[in-house]
Amino acid sequence: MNLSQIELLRILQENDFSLSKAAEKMHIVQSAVSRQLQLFEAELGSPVYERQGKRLIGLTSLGERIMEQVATINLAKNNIQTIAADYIDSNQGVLHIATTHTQAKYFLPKPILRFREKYPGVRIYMIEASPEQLINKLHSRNADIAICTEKVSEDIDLVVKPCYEWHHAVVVPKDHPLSVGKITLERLASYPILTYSFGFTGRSNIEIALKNTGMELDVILSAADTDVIKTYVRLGMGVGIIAGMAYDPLMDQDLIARDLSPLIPSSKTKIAYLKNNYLPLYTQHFIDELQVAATEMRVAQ
Amino acid sequence: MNLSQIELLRILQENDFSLSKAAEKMHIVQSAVSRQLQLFEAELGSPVYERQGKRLIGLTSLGERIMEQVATINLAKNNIQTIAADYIDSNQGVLHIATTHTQAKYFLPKPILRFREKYPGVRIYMIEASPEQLINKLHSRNADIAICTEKVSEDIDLVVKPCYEWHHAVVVPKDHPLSVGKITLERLASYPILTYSFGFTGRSNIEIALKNTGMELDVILSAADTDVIKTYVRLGMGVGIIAGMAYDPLMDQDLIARDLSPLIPSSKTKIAYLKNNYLPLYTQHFIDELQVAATEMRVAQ
DNA sequence: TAAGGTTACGGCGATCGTAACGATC
DNA sequence: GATCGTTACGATCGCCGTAACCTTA
Repeated sequence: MNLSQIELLRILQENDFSLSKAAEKMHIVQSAVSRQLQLFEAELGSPVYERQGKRLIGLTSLGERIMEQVATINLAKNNIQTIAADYIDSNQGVLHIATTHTQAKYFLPKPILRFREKYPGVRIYMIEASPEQLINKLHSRNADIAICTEKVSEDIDLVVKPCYEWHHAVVVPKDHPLSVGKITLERLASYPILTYSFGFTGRSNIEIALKNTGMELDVILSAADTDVIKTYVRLGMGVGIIAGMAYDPLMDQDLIARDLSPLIPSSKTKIAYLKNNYLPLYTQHFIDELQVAATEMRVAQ
Repeated sequence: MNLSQIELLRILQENDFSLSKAAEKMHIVQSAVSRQLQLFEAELGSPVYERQGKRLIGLTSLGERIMEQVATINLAKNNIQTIAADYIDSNQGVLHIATTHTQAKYFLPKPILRFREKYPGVRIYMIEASPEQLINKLHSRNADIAICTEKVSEDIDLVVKPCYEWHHAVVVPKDHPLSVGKITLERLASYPILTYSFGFTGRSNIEIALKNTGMELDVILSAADTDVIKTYVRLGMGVGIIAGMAYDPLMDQDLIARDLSPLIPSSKTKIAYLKNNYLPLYTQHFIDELQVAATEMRVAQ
């Protein structure tokens, strides 16, 4: 048994059990991969993969049982490399941030700028995806940390830290009836609604607010992206329900935003990362920076 | 990086950082070990071991940080092998049971005999040691499971399962004054006492019973081993305080045992094993067998 | 000076790449 | 028949062992 065989199992897992794809990823020829797998299975004394003819179609029962150990080994191996690199120069490296559009545009700019000043040697990759995908990115180690509002708390393999709490707001053109007077769910429900897609940026809390009221929102447009919502609000398609911090007093002067805090439960944005994954010092500092920015935002309100 | 280098780090850890001893354990020559370590350190880019001249004297700060990952990898690697072996033939293997003398002699015989009938292909190794050493044996993987009363609950890397609860008893020769009448701590304290060593078989509970009473037991002989205690009780050296189940009605007819359950808090014997360690099916069945035997004992009382 | 560690070098074995073959959609 | 996997074979690279050398209790 050796580490490249263990690595191979991981890569096969992520590439539909295809030996040729795995070979490509490992920068060696198929035949080498084929042989390594045979050697590994021979050493264990039993096949790890279910086969249909010559093709691999899935894990055997044995394979399923060892994949957890395989993942553990790969993670620990990467941790060793990260720890060493971090030890040699904790100012150099890469940081993969997985997050949703709203966070990336309305919350992250300030902490990222500050982080960048402290760590000019760290290359930052922003990965935008749905909350569900974000968690997958963490597990597949395509992302180091995830910043988002939904889903993340359910996963026991993740460390989840609170970041900040926010409220939804309704945005309408300046002359819209909702720009004045008390806002109620009833009033809201009487207009066509534009808001986030299911599973995005606190959408679940909008559902919770409506539940047991007998009312339904007429959501005529769902988007993952606040800017798309604002665009169609500007075109007069309806009223937007967006995250409060996504209203920009300067850029959105043609729109009116009104707080929905009593009507819709507050949402909590969190920072998440893999429990057994070593984070370089700079990543830990980035998390600190996020929490500082969150505190500043709270104070500003 | 490869698995034998990771293995080497573990072996160095367990052999005073001696390259020559490590070479011996790995069945290769020193020079090979020396080179592998150099290659590993070169790959990481920084030394893992502190050196005094040429000799290794300890871990560097980097080394300390990676040893946890090293342990994780070694454990997971062994798990893969164990899982495979178990998958191929779950009736074959070895079982290292670490326990104290009292458990080995007075509790384990029945469950071990039964286990042996079901799994004639499993070789059993009994390792007798002090509770503190038992835990070390688990960590160093010299033992698969430990059965003992003391210490074990404090370690977060261990899974601890309850086994059975028992009481101390006082044993005296037939004609001894303590063989009749109500037994109190005061009466006990008036005789020279023979009992278990500190850290053994519920000794801590004897201490707890005495605490805050102002009394002290005159323990003239401590032993890890119930049989040693009985032997000196027979010679008239004093009264023995032993585990209740260590009195054998047949073999110990010349002695009188009297329950101390109200005077000394009950002791709990537990089964412990490493949290991240895969246990073969037969070991899981052995644990079941232990708990069955424990239940039977409770019923018999 | 004995024991432990490093360096140099030769040989062997492991693993890769090429290539031909076999199987499967 | 194009794609995927296996088998065979030659070449290379990595790793071990021997041995000489260096260093420290």
